[in-house]
Amino acid sequence: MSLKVYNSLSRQKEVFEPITAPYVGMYVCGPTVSGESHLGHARPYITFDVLYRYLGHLGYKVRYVRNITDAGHFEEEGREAEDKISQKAVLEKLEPMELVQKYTNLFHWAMARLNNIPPSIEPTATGHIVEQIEMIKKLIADGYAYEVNGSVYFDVEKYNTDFSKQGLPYGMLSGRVLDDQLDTTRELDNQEEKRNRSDFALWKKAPPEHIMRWQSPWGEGFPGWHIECSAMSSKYLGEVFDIHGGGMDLQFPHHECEIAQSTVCNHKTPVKYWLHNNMITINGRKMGKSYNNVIKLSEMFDGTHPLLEQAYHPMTIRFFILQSHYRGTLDFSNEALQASEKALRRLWEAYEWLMKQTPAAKNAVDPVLDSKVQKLVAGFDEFMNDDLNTAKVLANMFELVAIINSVKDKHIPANAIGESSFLQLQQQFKVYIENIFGLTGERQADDGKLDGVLQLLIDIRKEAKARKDFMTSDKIRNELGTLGIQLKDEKDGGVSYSIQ
RNA sequence: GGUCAUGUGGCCGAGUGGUGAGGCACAGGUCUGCAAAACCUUAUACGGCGGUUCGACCCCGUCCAUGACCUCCA
Repeated sequence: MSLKVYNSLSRQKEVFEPITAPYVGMYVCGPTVSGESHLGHARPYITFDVLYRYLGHLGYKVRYVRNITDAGHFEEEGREAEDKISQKAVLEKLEPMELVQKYTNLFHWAMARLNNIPPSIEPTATGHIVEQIEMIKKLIADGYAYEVNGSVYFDVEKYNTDFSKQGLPYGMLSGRVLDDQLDTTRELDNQEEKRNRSDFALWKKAPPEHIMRWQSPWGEGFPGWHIECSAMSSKYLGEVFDIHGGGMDLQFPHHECEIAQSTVCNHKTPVKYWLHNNMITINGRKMGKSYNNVIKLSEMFDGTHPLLEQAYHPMTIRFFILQSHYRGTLDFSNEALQASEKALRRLWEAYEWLMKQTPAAKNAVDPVLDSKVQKLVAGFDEFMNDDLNTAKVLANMFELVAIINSVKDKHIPANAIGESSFLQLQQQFKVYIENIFGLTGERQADDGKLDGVLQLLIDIRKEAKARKDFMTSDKIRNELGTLGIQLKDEKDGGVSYSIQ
């Protein structure tokens, strides 16, 4: 049984075979740190974090590279010759790098709360100006780029003509035909600098007011939109690497341009498997700056957004995303998030209980149930291998949760399940929930004082109940409930609690 | 306009040519001093219309609807 992933390039699921096993190179388009990350951004980083974890689980040695785009790009080509970052910097009276630092820090904070493992290398665009210039020089030398007035453009027409012969036409990833594109590109200012409308900027001359600028063979300027990813991915992962991930909205033109640049420089297509996650929608519409419908991650975490009925724990968001397949759209709503919150709690509580148990019998008393458990557990790997179907893995987990809770409540005798199945269940739950899905307990670890206080209240309530003083016992239960602490009377007479 | 997706029950969301994944909500039940939690059970479904097939939610055609990309965008 081997891992299969959907390759956007071939438009089908393919068996994943690293170029140089056991090493795997994975590049994921990172954030542009000119603003705060929103819910939509969480999806690729969680999706590819799970892939990263899973590849590690399978024994691969993965180098995970995710860039930080801190050299600004145009708001809109030609319309306003100002860098996103510099423009906002003026508004906020900040140094560009101060702004970049601020949003980079915020990004890292959000990633940590979502329990995403930091990438192996997190290169910045500003830290790789030299590499980008070198790459542009090579593109010019090879005849696929040209300079006009201090700016450099990529000659898409020539590229397409030459490389189509090798079966590498421009548009191969997104399924576009260049000839169809020409008519549909909008009329823009500054177009006269380009030979063709589909050409894209590699280097842009910096107008006087532009704060971020670097020396180059073509004068002072800053890198174009797509070159950083090509320069940095080839630097750290080689000319051809295994996986390139990112959001579907980057497929065209960003990833298409990356392919073109790298193909010219290295004479081969740079990526073996292109993986794209779909969008998070809100009322059926993509969450994005242009639609003015974004909910920032910090707002999600503390509930401060008009659309939010409450705060959502980062783990709820992670779980919410894992409940769908990464290639489908996922629609946000309070109802959906609240469902995820409850589901995650149920899963986690069953998991915590499970991990405290030991096998009750060497051989299963109920072979039918025992084999059902085995089958459900075996499904974890099977579904993950099928293009990371985390939704199906979770479905199996919930079927197991029902069994686990039944054992807990003694509806099912503990010895129904044999030792090997039981240990397998425990191990795989742990591996999947914690190591692969990266879920953590919602309850923040404290120094035990809160637990001590609660145990005291639980004892007092127990005593009250024993003497049928339900006024007192209910008061404790209800007041704690108001505080968001729920007491649960267990079948065995014990009492547990969960904190909302 | 071009290209490509999607349309599943109250909500979110998997999936397969042959008695309805899963989660949340809802209803009934068990348990409980009463609740909650947990467990059990039931219910509601595959955009419309054709076609292929013994049989289609799953294949084909068509229509409708929605969305994404074509411009910075996860």
